[in-house]
Amino acid sequence: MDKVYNQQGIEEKIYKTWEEKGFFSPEVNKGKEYSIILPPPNANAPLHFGHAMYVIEDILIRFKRMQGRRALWLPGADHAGFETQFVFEKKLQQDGKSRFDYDRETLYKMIWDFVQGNRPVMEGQLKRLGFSLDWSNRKFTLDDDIVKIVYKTFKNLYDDGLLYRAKRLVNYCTFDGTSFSDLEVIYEERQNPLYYIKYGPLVLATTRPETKFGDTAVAVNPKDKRYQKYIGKELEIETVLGKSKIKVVADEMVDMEFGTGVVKITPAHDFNDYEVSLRHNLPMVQVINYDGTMGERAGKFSGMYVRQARKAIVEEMQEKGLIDHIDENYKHRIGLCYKCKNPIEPLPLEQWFIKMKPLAEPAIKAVKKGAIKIYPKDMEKMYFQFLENIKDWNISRQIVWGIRIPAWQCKDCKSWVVTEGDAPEKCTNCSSKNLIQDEDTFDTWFSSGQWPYATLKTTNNQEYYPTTVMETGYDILRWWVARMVVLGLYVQKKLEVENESKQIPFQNVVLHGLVNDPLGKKMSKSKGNVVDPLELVDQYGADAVRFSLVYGTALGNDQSLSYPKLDAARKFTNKLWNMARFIEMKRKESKKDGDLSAGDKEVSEKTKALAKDITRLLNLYDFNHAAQNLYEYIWHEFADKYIEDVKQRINTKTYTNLLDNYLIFLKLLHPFMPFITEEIYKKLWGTGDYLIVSKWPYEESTK
RNA sequence: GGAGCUGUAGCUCAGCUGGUUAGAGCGUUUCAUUGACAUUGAAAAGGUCAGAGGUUCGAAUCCUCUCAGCUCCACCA
Repeated sequence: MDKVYNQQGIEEKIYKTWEEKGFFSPEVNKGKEYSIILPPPNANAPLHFGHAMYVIEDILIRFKRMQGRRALWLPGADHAGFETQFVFEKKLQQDGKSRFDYDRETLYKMIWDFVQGNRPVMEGQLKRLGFSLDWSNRKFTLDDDIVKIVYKTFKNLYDDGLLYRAKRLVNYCTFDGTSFSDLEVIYEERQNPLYYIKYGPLVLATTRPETKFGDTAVAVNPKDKRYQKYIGKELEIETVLGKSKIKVVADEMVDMEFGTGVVKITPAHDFNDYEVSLRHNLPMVQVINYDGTMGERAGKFSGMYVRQARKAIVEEMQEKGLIDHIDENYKHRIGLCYKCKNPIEPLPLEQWFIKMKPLAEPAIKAVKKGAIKIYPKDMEKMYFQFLENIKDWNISRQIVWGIRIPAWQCKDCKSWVVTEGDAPEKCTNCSSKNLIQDEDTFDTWFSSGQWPYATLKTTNNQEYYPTTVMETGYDILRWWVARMVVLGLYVQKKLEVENESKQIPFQNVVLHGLVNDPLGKKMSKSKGNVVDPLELVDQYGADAVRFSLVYGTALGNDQSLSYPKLDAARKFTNKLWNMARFIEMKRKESKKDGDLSAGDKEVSEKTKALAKDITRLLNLYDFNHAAQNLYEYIWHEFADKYIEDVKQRINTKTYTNLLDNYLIFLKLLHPFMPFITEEIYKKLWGTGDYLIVSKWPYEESTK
């Protein structure tokens, strides 16, 4: 054996061998099914550090594979709708182009090619990390057969009355030109002037004077003594566009303490106002266009962007004495686009919505009853909080990169025809052939929310459903995990699956924490503190990177990238290597006769106990302790004590004992550090067998 | 406004259902070393377990409050 273990080149060679031998196929075993579906990374970019945490899944798969289970780990990629289009548009921008320079088909094709170029990069990274994924079963969210299933679900929801199209206020980004779900809006505190403007005899406070052209009422609190006499009356008011009339309504929503206790109601541009308008039957008047400019109703201000218009209107109002005063120190939180950070404009738009309440209930129950278990258990709260307060889900996106919604509107009678993907020949209502397909695509989570059954079905692996473990970062518990449960339960029930244990998409949810930069700050491209996982793999070896990620971090807790920990892990590989070298060196002496002593028997007992312990911990998803106990035992028990002890008394029996024990923990360590353990196994035993498919050294009592 | 998380050695963190001298890695100090391994070995220093109170025979671990940092949810013009 070489004096030092140099992982460069070796790791990739070993991976290739494993792959060629077909060891990643679940069929290497005959045992009971065990399955994990890899959360499909976005196909638009190389992996980021969080993806390296999927090492947890590889540990589980390798562990179960060694236990003889038919362990399927299915890889895939997500088209990541808006995310990808956003990245691509950034690229276009750099070339001085925009998405509007291309027609739908061309743009789609361009993004498709872009994604296809990225995909092998991403997959190569997963391989470098040693992930034993079954590449023969890889899927993409835009594969035809997956899309077909997504269509079918959409159609089913529609037929079941769980899907509706409505013109409602949606979160709209006028910069990206699409609407979003509630999850995609972030809030930030901003200091903006609060204008106290005169409405006839009343004064009201607003941060958005430019929306006044869309006011259809003024509201006060029904209990407010100051304004009783105005309730129900119509006021004549002076505006920058001349005289106007406005109704006064009473609504509980109004806070008497805020401002003057009077609120203007702009149903088309404010979520609360929209709610008020429903209660009072107020009309909705849109004054802001989808491109962020003021509409015709704004008179001479039309065509201006919202911010310009606000400034111009305020100036004019001041000239006309329509502003009482301005509070310049007002702080409030405003909704921003999570991607471009520009203000979200609430706008009325016709969209497809899923009624979530009836769908969320079974999903809540599944976890409450324990059919689905969440690790760590505390995270259940986040899951319940989301589903218990859920609102209807807007699944339409005004982008081209995604699955186009299979809905056609009749131009004659305006009714909608929903299909499983094929264009309908005629309108089901009036038989007109004048049909036009919805331009929108699905929210990417609508398709990824169907990932478990869609992938297993299309790869003909249904016997693996429900999957054993869904492992992912806790940050997408709501976005993805909850929606997979919701849609999974719905679809299985639709297929009339009776057995409740077969309706759930997965049995266990395992959630890992985020990996932050060495200073504990979130890694992000804009901060420029992202670390490429492959850089570290090159530097420390995949084994060390893997080990450092699970060692010293409790499941679900965030961690900071730690170079000392990486160093420690690499030193550990070195230790293992040298232990192997020692054993190889002592082979000559192993021909001597002799007996075992108490120390030999003791170490065997301890190794056995370790095997049992590691098995137990892995079944509990306690990777941290499994890693720690292995490290402790191998280094500070076995190497420091036993090897020192046995050094002087090598004989046939003690040598065998040494070798046997070493092999046991080499196997136990294999899921964590697959490469070096495989390499040592080859060097020391050289049987032509492979550790990856060797038998796990502890037999669990069968339940 | 609601909910949650974190606060343990200089640094990064473990500490499972409360139980003998509170642990690891890195760092620091001392010693060893041509012998599997200096990517080493032996040893040492270093903690009022954020603070206060309570439950208990016994609490870092359970309860209450305070302080500090962070996150999520709802979004009041």
